[in-house]
Amino acid sequence: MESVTGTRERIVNAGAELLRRNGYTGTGVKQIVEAANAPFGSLYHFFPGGKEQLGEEVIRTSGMMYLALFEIFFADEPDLIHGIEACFASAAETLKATDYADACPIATVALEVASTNEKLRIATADVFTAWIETGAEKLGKYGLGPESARRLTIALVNSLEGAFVLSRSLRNTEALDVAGASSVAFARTLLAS
Amino acid sequence: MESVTGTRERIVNAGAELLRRNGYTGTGVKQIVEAANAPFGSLYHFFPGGKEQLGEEVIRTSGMMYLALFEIFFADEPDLIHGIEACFASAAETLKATDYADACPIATVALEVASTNEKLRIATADVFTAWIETGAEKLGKYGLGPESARRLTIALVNSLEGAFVLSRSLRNTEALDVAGASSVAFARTLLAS
DNA sequence: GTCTATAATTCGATAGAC
DNA sequence: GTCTATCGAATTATAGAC
Repeated sequence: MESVTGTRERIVNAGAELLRRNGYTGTGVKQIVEAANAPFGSLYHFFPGGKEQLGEEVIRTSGMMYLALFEIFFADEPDLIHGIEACFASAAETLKATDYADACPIATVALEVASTNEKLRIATADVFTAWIETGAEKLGKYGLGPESARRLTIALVNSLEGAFVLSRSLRNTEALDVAGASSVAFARTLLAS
Repeated sequence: MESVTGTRERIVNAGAELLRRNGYTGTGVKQIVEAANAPFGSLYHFFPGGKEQLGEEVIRTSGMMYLALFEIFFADEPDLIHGIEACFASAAETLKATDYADACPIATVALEVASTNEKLRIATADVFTAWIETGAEKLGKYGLGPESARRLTIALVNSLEGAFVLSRSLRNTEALDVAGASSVAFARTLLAS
């Protein structure tokens, strides 16, 4: 009932924002504690494993927060197509509102560590696995078989992640608009099969 | 007619491979010249602009090489659907053959620099623009209108880039398989409209 | 063009007083 | 738990001999 934001929490939050925008190797630990308004020593007090331990926690927590966002969109949505369209429209809005900075919280790090840091690679894999499994469970409510629901979920993540790459680079939301349309087309195909 | 690989070319090639796998901030210039078997001084002889200039050249050249790969798949392919399926199947094969290292040559860098380095961000944007415009021109031959051809091309890149993120992280090709299927579904939808 | 030495800075991480 | 000082190794980049 006190301390709205502890030092440890501020470090994780600042780390999440910096890793999302600048990547893992592109972000320094000193940069993180400064942004968190935390003393440097606190970083190694709360994270004895150093940058890697902080990185892993950032990946897992922000990955789960992003999943919660997805679940909200489909919580009370009776129509699958509307839910998909709302997801991509919301992603486009957020991206534009943050000057094309806030896309996927872990994609940049995921690509950076895929071939270089096995512990962090596994953290990103666990997040993506949770997205796919939880998403498939939710989308299974719309009259799709288990395998179709899983494949549709993967297709949604594919299109979203890829559109984030194009949209951030090109600084426009055309790719996200197309991603919504192509995802809807795949959903209709699966619903009709 | 001589010198199969000059020093400058070896530096660019080594830089391309390292940037693709480890990213821009994750790759050191010493690491590049060492991999290229080049003297350190040669780097700043051929690239007075240092790491950034080399990075820009790597982005542009490997981006164009990847585009050439795409063009080969559709050069003598009479069927659009077959061409799409071949693209994703080939990407999956390459990825698996390289232990999930060789995916998109510029995606990691594109995400890293999108919010941090405007010159390199523009280089990635130029590459993606070339992909979209050239792709749209090629796919326009299959009975699609200009706008549909452009949107299908963007959808293909979306799905491919996103599936690369998932496949490299999860170390399997399921996402690439789904990406092929969802892209085919979108192509059929556009062909039928 | 090649090569070496080194400058100048930043990196992640640690020690130890408080 | 906070804070500072600092270490050693890395980073990019430059100078200058050959």
